[in-house]
Parts: sequence; C-alpha cells; structure tokens
Amino acid sequence: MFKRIPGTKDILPEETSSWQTVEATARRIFSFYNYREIRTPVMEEASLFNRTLGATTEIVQKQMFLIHNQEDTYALRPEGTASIVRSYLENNLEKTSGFTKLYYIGPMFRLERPQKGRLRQFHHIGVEAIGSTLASLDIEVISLAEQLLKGFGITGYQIKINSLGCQKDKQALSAAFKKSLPEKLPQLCADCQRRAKNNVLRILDCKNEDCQKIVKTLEAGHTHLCPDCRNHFEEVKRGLNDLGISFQVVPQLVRGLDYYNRTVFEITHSDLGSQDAIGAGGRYNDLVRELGGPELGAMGFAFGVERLLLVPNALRQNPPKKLVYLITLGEAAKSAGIKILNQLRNAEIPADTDYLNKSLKGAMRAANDAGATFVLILGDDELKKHAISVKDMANSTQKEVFLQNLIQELKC
RNA sequence: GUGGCUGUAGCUCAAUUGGUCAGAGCUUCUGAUUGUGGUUCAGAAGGUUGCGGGAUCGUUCCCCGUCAGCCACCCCA
Repeated sequence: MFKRIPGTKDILPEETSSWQTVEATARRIFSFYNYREIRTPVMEEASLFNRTLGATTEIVQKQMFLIHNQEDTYALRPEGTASIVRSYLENNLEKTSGFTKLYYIGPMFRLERPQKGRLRQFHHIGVEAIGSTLASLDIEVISLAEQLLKGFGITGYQIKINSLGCQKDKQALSAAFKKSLPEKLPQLCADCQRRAKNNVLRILDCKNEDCQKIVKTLEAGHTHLCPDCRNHFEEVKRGLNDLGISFQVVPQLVRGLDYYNRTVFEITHSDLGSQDAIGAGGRYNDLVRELGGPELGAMGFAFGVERLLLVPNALRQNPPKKLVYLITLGEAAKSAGIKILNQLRNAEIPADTDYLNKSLKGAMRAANDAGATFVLILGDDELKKHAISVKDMANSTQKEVFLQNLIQELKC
C-alpha cells in the first residue's frame, strides 16, 4: 500500500467544507478591500528565493524542495511573496496599473520536521500590496488581517507589531551587534552562536533568558530607528489605535526573512501550542528594486490555513444541506428513475439515488445517512398513476405528487 | 536538524508480574413476515498488535533498529 509522504495531508470531504468556507470568506472580504486574486506557479527558479529570503536563512539553506533538471534548479515555493513580486515585474504591472493590491491562496512547501501546525505542504492565504510606502497602507493591511480573523470567527488572538527600520537601520544594528557581540559570544546559547553568523537580529527574540539579558546590555529596542522610520512607526500605531485594533509592540519581534523592513507583525493564538503563529507579515520596501524593478514600497501578510483550522471552534458550522434522494422499486421504476434524477439535476436540485440495489429499508437508511431532506419513492403503484411519493424526512409526512408537478413541488 | 514520548480492528481505547486476552464501544453491513429512515433489538464483517531483527519454552507486553505521529527545541504561516 502506498502512503502519503510525511508532512503532507489528505483533506477529506468532511474537512473540505471548512476549507471552502475559509476560502470563500477570505475572497469576500478581499473584495471589500479591492484586492484581486493572482495565481502563480508553485515552482520558481530556486535562486529567486535565495535572493529574496536571504541566502543564510534556514528556509533557503535547509528547507527548500529542490527539483534539479539538466540546466536549472527549481524550487517548490516556500512562501508567496517572492513569486508575486517576480510576477508583478515580469508582467509589467508597475507600468500598467501602478499601485496594485493582490491576494493569493495556495500550497507552499518547506522541508521541515513535521509537527502539529507544521506541515511540509501547507496552505497560505495572503495579500501583497505593492507600490506605496505610506503608513496608511500598513494600517490597511493589518486591519485587513484582523478583519479576516473576524470573518473566520476566530477570537483570542494576539497581534504583535514591531518596526525593524529601513535597510540602513537594519544594517547599522547588525553591524553594532557584530562589533559588540564577539566578546559575549561564549555566554550565548548554542543557537544564538549560530545566529550570530547567519542572522544576527534573530538573537533579539531568543527565548533563552541569559541571552535576553546579554542582548539588553547591547544596543536594542527602537533606538536604532532613524527619524523617518520612527515617524512611520508612530503613524502606524496611531492609525491602528484609531481603528480600535488592539496590538502589542514587541521590540524583540524579528521576522526570519531578509526582505522585511520597517513594520512587521505577527498574529498568534495561545490555543495552538508550539507553532502558535497563525499569520504574519510586514513591509518589504526594497524587494521590488532588489528584483530589478523600480523603487517601490510594498507590504503583505499571509495566514496559514491549517493553523487557522486548528483554532477551536473556528469555522466549524456546516451550511444546511438540501438533498433529494430517489428510491426506486423494480426494473421499470429504475429506468424511469434515471430520467427523473436527470430532470432534478437540470433544475438545479441536488439529487442522488441508491446504487447498490438495497431493499427499501436499506435505501431509506442510506437516504437518512446522506442527509436527505426529501425522499422520492417510485414503485409500480406510482408508475401506474404517473405519480411519485414524496416523503419529507424532517416530519415524516408523505404525499403523492404527479410527475409533471414534481419539480415545482420540490422547488418550494 | 536536536531531544523526549507514543504506535493494538475504519475511529476511540482494553488486555492483571511476558503464559487461550487479541477484546469493548462507535462506525460499517445484514436482518426484526409483504413498499418506508432517525430510536431499539439481534447477528455479521473487520487485526501478520507500524515494520524488521533479537533474547525467551513462550510475548501486544522485554531489548535493538527502522518508519510514522505527537510534544518541546529550532524554524515559521
């Protein structure tokens, strides 16, 4: 027997209804904000991610599914932003539409060790708004994220925000760290010693208390932000307050991807355990230029669909179903039944029947299990009268209806 | 990638110190006199106890390996 490869999941009909609700809710809310959908390939040149996420990030170094062919190395996308900025530029959207608001829904791939809330194929619902550096965009994007959560029926989340500063600020902070860090290095945990080489800023959000103490003795907090970045961040916070969005400023919040600058945010939920971030995002003002485009500000975020669905009571309600179940008795009725089924479906009435030659009792059970609202019974008695018995399953009432009136009867 | 825990029917779990213990509930299927569901009752089906070694007269229960899942770290959505 074949098995799923580790870290992937089959989403069975029982669950797909929740997925459809999440997706439909998201699409509806995106439309209120005038975001339009973009779909890009799940594969890209591997070097695209190298360039955008950062060559030393764990995702690029260890977690990409690579596909080697004779000439190139492709990667299954580990996230959406890089592909979308690539597509934005390749299709000249900066020339044809200038400021652009896009959303995407689809699978992402990372070769991590599977865990609850961490799969090797998982799904993002995200947005990218490209072409503005204004704080009003940061505010809209974060409020959109919260609006989605409300739409999904999720409560009890926490919005954490921070500003990394512009590229210069980030570099200055990194440089300061690299200068003052070497003497402290032996006192840091093993992970932080590694971070010191790869991604110095991540030392800021180490959970180890000793590391935290050492970091505090170094230059940290928002003191490294230049006046422009500081003003921008203040404006964002004011805007969020004006909208009544409650958030928490977390100076240690550092996103793991290189392209982020200025505003970053993360939304966590305490009911999820170790992998508690249900969504995150931020600004990436230099990414468009980095990929060969003009100087354009941009901001985005993504939710992890699997993680959203882990939140208790989120989107569990199944919409009431309407189904008509046809039971036929005997050969003559069976062939007449095929036509009736066809007519019902053409009239857009969901209809099904028994395919196992069950007894009437067995077929009734099957109808009940299928959630039928009405059962149609067609036997010799009915055939003679050109009629059919219609049973309302909710209240067990039954009546005979002429075949010519059947659809009208079921429509109301 | 690191550490720990777990792995018995489709699902949730039992099985005294290794010796008729491979079981229950739910699910599924079939019946309960003629063409009627949900409740109830009866019966049936379903397991090489994750897989592979080892120790033992003998193991679901012990040891080793392996795979998978879970938890934490790491990483991140």
